[in-house]
Amino acid sequence: MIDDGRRAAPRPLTAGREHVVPTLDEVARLAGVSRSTASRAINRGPRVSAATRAAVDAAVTELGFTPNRAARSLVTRRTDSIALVVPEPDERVLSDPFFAGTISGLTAALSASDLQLVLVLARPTEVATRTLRYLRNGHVDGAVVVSHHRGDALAVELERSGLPSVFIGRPLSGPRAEYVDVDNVAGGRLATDHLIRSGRRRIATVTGPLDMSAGVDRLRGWHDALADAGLPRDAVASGDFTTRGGARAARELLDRHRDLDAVFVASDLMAVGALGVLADAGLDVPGDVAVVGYDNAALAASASPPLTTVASPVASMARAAGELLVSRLTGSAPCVSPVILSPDLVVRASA
Amino acid sequence: MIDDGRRAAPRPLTAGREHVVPTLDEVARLAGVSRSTASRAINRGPRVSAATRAAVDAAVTELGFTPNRAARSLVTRRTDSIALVVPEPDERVLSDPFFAGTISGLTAALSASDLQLVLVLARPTEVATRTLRYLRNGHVDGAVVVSHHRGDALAVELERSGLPSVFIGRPLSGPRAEYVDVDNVAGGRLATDHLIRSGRRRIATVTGPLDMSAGVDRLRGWHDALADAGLPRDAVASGDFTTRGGARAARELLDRHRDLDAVFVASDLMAVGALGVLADAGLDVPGDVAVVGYDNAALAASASPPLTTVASPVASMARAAGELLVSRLTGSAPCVSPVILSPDLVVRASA
DNA sequence: TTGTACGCGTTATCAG
DNA sequence: CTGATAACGCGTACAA
Repeated sequence: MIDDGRRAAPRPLTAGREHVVPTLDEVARLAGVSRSTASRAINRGPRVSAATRAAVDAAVTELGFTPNRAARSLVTRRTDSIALVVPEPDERVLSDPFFAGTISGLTAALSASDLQLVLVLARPTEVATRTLRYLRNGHVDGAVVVSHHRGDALAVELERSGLPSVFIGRPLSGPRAEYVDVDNVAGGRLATDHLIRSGRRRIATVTGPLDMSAGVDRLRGWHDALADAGLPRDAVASGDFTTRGGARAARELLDRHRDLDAVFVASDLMAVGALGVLADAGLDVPGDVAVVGYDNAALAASASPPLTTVASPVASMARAAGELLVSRLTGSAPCVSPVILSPDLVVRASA
Repeated sequence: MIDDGRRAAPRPLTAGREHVVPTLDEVARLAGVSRSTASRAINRGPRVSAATRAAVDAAVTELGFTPNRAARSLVTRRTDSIALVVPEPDERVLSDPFFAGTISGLTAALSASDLQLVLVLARPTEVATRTLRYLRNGHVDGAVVVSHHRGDALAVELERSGLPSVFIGRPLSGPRAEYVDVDNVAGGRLATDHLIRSGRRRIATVTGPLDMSAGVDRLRGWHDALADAGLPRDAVASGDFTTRGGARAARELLDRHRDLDAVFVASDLMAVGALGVLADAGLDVPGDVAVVGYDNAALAASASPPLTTVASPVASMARAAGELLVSRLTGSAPCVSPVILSPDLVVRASA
């Protein structure tokens, strides 16, 4: 999918295409002006009379003219498109509710400017080569990166390349990267404090992947809350944001800590896995063990029991990322990075 | 003034960008050949000696050269990118499990050829104007359209424009459009037959939107199965693929048909809504009323009770759509449309 | 305010 | 098999 500079022999792609796209020359001729004047009128250039502009506008709509992006890009050295980079093509990421919100928010931010969104799903093995080359070589004007892991070269390399880019979720590598994030430490605290306030004393956690900031930050929130309350913080099992991983971690916790009365699980998908394990073990939720998830995914509400969870303003985050990038691209507003938003607790039956 | 052949960019968008992207001329010079020869070598043209090709290859890798897409596009009149068109930007569609599978499958189909995927989310009001214009004016080489409704101008207009396009899900308008689909009639039948076989006799249905083929086809499958069994087919309520809509439809059914002992709900999201209503009405699932959903979404497994549902091979469908489009674009294999795949029943506790 | 002329990086045509 | 050279459609100094 990413251009590596090798292609098959040329092929007659436009065969059968009847509709001839109008060119700027035709617009100019119809409007009775020169091509450069038409260009200026269309691009809202400064020195053009109202009458001329009107004539050009009329010609544009009559012909249904749209500037040829390739030609424009060739001279402006811009592509008018940005990449949404997802360093893992697994269905897992795509079906994550997080992803939907991201696209939705990003689209919203982009709809004002007319930037196109190019989806770049990269297999981890290719990130270092194809993906980075693609991003560096002027195919896009900027990039938004989600789901970044510590090992990924992306943050560091993008920073070096100078390509305007914004991360969704603080990257653990690439110290000067711009990013927007939700305060995951606060989120972990929110969940854990809720458990403490409802009288739980033996509170475990299932973490996310610890090579992602979302993983370490939520863990830290849990840790800090327990430390402040003077409660034990040794019941930790690590997961990977999948249902199966959550189940495995929950089993591990049950084996090692018979007495636990609550679990903070760092994602709803994992929490659902944990609920299954608890049910199998004959434990009642929330009677015996309270459970709090994270993400406020659709399945949180329909889980049994319905899952108390932490909601992140995902779409707002993506929108902020998009706006940040656009502002960097147009050099307009001096948006500052990082942008940090706040999570919310959604209380349901499970805790 | 002396022209050194390389001028500063008009707008300083690339400011701070240290890495200058290499051009074909530089590759040619380094390889000691002319630009045309280098081009041929890179594009695997027919008349080029092995030695030359090797030299060019070496130069390419040394410089990290990638063809400038804009320049190439300008002359080939191709963009090497295709659009995934989603005529409703609602988070609803994006968070639908359907969408994740679509992207994933499409990416898989495209990864062989090096086509870029451009995401085009269109507000319904803009489809007729912005979106169509964008698609028609050569910004992309082809389009894959999902979630098409009867009223949308897309199918008809794309057909007229001659832009190679493939629909995922049979469009109700645009009779000659190419598409891939899952056999939704068979799916509706599968679900309903299962209910009949397990002894249910008063089987209602909650339909999807009836301006989409998925809606009407699943309804028809339900209808046909009941007709074959000589059972009544008057308990129909229409939904819109949302949880809330499913709940509303379920209430309507309960009001009108006190005696129903089963419901085929045309999507899992709606089925979850229906489950809530049934529980509120004090009805046991599957004791009093059996429920079958559709989609095999993640929340189907975690619903209570776990939802029996119909699984569509969504990713395979998207992959087929991608391959169909690619074959059209390259003029290679004579893939035939429509491609119709088969659904599967996933039996769980709810029926 | 408008028009002229040139260059952006690549592929395609046509001689050698 | 290779190398000049002419497009491709557009934006913009510069001259008028």
